[in-house]
Amino acid sequence: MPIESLIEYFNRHLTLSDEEVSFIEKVFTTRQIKRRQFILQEGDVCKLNTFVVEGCLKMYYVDENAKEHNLQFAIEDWWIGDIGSFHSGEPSKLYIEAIEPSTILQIKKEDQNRMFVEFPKFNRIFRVITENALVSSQRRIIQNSSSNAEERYIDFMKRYPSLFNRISNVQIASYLGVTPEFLSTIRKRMTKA
Amino acid sequence: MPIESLIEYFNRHLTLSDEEVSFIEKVFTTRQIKRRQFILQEGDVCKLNTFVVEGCLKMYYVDENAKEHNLQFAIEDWWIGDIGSFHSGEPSKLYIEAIEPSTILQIKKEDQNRMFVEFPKFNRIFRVITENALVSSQRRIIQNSSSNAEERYIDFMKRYPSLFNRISNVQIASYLGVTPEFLSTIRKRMTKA
DNA sequence: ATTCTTTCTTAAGCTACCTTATAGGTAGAC
DNA sequence: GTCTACCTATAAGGTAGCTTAAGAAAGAAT
Repeated sequence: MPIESLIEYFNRHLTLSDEEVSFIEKVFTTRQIKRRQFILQEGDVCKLNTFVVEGCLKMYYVDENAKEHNLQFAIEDWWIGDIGSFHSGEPSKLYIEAIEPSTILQIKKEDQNRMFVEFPKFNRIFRVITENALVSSQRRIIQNSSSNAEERYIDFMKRYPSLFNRISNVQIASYLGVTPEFLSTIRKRMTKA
Repeated sequence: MPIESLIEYFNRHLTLSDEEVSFIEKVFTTRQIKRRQFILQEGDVCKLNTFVVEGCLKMYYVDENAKEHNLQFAIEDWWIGDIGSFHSGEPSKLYIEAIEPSTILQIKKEDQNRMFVEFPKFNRIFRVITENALVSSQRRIIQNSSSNAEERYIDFMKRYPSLFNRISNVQIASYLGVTPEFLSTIRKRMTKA
């Protein structure tokens, strides 16, 4: 059962009571997502928070020249969603799309709020998850401004080996902020050196 | 009294009991910081979370070429600190330095943890603060990869007018990820157009 | 007031990365 | 199993932003 992955995930952070387990089983919905299927599109309000049980998704921005800029990937045990839109209720500027057939669990905003009120310990977990995401995001800002594309590529490889072996170079290039062509020349240079 | 700024700040988010107010008065320490004084240096562990009552500070990374990259500014009612180091206990790679004479309030990690345990409602506030910081950080990643320097400069001006009128172009350039010289040529181009 | 420091500007030459185009290889979909 | 869409590679020419250097202007310190 997909929901068991989430229970295990929470149990790694804290101990859940039976009551909490049954609450979670009640409010999270399982969905099967096909490759290339969207779970969020620009203009939609993000009303669901998503936990990945199996598969891989990407969240990205499309600029005025129709170019995609990957903001985040999510594989097993990762959370994904446009938090800004989720909280403000404003339309999102982001897309979330499966790059592999995926199994996900989703919770509605109202249920998540109920969860925080009825079981306050979840505030702590989600505060920590958000803090970790913020740390990664800040590290990426620093790196984008202080490293060149090759250094960023090498760092991505080391930091996310499981992603690196799983997704295409086109996706990695979009995450690193370079064109796929340029990533290809970087890779060529690296094999020579 | 500086602490009153913080009480007011919290009261804007929720209602504090007398007990909570006296806890806050007990665990936060007021400090006066001079221009150019550091409250965190690379290699130190960040053991304090900081609230700015008055003044302006910057948090930045120094790369291997000794160049500074501003990650964040903080003026009145903003929080600043290296959350990564604060939570992991690992040495920070960042500096936090006052760019104006400042009055700050600081809380120790142990006291903040006690605060979360004894008064769970603070988990919620800090979760929301962190979520907002994450949203800004993500927006900045997207912008850095999809806008040029002039667009980023214009956006900074619009988004943070109070900062823009207060800090030097050198600091803004370091935040935008360009050299001060190049920011100067951008500004010149803008007056012509 | 004067010196010292920092900020802002200008300009010439340089580099990292982009654009466009072309082509072969690989994998999903029916 | 074949077809089609996507992915990767390569190369030539172009541009945004960097480096270095040097001077003017504006603050800060004595």
